[in-house]
Amino acid sequence: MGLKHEMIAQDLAEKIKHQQFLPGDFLPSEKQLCELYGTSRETTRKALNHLAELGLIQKLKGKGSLVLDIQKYTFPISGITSFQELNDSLGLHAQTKVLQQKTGAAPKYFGQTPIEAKKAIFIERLRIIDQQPAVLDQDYLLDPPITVLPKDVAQHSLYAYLENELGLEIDYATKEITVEQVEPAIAEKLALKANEPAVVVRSLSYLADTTPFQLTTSYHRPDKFKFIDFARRKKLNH
Amino acid sequence: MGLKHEMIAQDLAEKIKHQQFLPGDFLPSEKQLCELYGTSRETTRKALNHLAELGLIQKLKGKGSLVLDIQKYTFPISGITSFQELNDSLGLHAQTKVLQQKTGAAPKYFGQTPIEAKKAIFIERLRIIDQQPAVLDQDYLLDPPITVLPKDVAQHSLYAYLENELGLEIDYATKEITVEQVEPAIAEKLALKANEPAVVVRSLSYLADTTPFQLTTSYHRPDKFKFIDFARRKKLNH
DNA sequence: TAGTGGTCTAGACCACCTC
DNA sequence: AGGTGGTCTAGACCACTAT
Repeated sequence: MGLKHEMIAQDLAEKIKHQQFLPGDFLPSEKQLCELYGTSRETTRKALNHLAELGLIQKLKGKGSLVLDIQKYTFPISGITSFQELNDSLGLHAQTKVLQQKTGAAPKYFGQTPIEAKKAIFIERLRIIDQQPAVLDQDYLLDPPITVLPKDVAQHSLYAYLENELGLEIDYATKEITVEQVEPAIAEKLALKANEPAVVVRSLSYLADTTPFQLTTSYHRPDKFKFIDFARRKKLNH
Repeated sequence: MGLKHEMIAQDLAEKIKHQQFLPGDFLPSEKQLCELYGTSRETTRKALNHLAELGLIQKLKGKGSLVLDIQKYTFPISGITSFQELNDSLGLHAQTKVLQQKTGAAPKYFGQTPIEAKKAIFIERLRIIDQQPAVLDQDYLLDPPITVLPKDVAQHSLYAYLENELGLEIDYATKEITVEQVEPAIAEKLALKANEPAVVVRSLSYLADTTPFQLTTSYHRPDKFKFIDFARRKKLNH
């Protein structure tokens, strides 16, 4: 299943990451890229628009596609990204300690959203960076659609297992970030000082068919927390 | 300048917001929408894809475009949105108190990014919600491209002025969220308790021609801070 | 089988930038 | 004037979902 516009986007992204196109350079023109890849203009443009959304390039009318300089900080952080992916791409050499994995009842609500699945697999994982606890992740993997989870998956990449082994199409998530006092058990696991709050990220993730499949609460040590985002202005006013 | 795909997107977004299409409904098929708006398929699809990016609909192969239920929480918050826009669309009836407005030197760096503009207009604004200080915004509006700022603009909507009066095209931003101890002067303005940290959002915003124009540091009271995001999974792996 | 969305094409016209 | 990206069209073929 090789979509042309995705292959072009990946190829150009590779070349940008590997410095074959430097920040400040212009990519070849759309016409040239069409000839290079043997594709029509709309297909080539779809690839370029994808790169623009990610913040890798900026398209300038009448001039060309300019390579931006922000990927090093921004690249994989916004959007839906797993801890493992982040760890890999930022070279954090972090460590994951699985504290619990068990099956049980699913939460009935996530904020105001009612959850239909009755069962769930609960995982609790502590992320350790530089010998210091940094993040405590509590995940409910909803059943359906996830019925079993091999023991070692939680230790490594959950998303790789869901996408590659189970063939699930992870598509979108709603996320909420707040700062809160947390219960003593959690504070202890994160080695928080007395009354020190944690950054709490709650997210509900969906498959392409709109089934919710994962409900996550991440507790971050405030001194280790950093959220980086690249955002384009989305106007939809009237 | 009425782009067809934008007009279709706005029209459909209106109808979703005004409950003419309910969550769980399918929009008319692409073919029907083409006939309805008198446009080609690709143009209609561009509008639908825009709505999908915003999280208003989810496209399902072989079925149709499903109206999602998340806009009420998520709608205008992620991306680049001004406080005034948020205030309006969430009905926060917040209050803005302009503490300072003066011209001076621009900061030389924003994180690792060097700033070329030498001059800047500095604005300090306190956002008050329910009689309580909630956010302290410090903005540097870079000169160039912004040379003057009428007195009352800071009190109302800066973005409306930049986009509508100056005709600037606000396009993208990099944003960084951390939790930090802040200097006493700032802690006092936010009425923070002793040693209570603030949520600090630093952002650098750019025009469509890649000129940086605004450098903002927002200090949030942690108990008032909430960041809501709708994110689609962006894969660009190899 | 009929309807749906997903991808792709080969053209057209326009607005913008540069020379 | 010539090159660039932005928009739009009218088709085509495919894969998926229903019945």
